[in-house]
Amino acid sequence: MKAKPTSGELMILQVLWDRGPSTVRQVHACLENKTDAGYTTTLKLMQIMAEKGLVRRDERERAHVYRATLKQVETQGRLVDDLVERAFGGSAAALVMRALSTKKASRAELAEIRRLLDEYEGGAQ
Amino acid sequence: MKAKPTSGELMILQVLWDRGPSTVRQVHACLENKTDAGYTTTLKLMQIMAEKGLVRRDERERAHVYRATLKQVETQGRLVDDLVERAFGGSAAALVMRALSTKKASRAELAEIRRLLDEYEGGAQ
DNA sequence: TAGTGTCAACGAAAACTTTCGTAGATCCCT
DNA sequence: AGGGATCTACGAAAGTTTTCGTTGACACTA
Repeated sequence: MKAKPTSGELMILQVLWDRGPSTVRQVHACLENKTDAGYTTTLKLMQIMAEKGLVRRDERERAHVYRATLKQVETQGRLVDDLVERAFGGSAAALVMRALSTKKASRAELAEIRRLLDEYEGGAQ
Repeated sequence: MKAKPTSGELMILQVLWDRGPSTVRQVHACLENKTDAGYTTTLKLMQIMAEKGLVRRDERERAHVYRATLKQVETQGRLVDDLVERAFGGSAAALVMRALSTKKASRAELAEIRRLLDEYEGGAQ
């Protein structure tokens, strides 16, 4: 299954992950401050996403209810894998180092990252 | 300036970063095992990249010599920033954690990541 | 019941990406 | 000089993504 949402699709998925199952109207309302695309644009995009399998929809009500097929974590994982392949020669560590050196993380986040490192220290070569 | 190369453009940039300034012929030769696109496809792509400013070219020789406008590190940084924004709600740490939990890094890489963490520990909140 | 608003569906257009055939210029070899 | 190889330029086509106008169905309400 297609696992790499486009930019527009990802915006919609974010809303579905945040709010849970939603109608087109609801999704579009959430996006209104981020984009000036019209209602039918959002609708069409969501219809295409349903065809692709990125979302599923419940058609029992007149206003169909959409929900994301994959969890946010899974989609994020695939996007990261894709970027690692395309831009970091397959090295996830290279991406991590780039991300760390570019942006700042909070102390709590740094601690969480350390914890993860500890966890994986044993298994790595 | 446009800073987000497409998939095809990124393949070409990889070659330019690896080899340094190169002709279309050289780039295409390097890509032959990764894609079955013809020579003119690579040429056209590189011409478009020149229009966009992703590469610059030296036209003094008959075979124009192309070089990447941005360093690999800069482009990687922008791609990471973009993904962080689009898929991780702006949290680079979230991306790092996702990357670490998905893929395995070597012991040396983990050590390098720890070193970076130490470095940033002081500055973070 | 007539009018108003909301909805999905459809199709088309615009923008962008990827592909390649063809043409014309230049170079090298004989 | 002639012939073959190589190069850029040009334009067209196909695929994908994003956009939105219009239509017809349905629902609510005055």
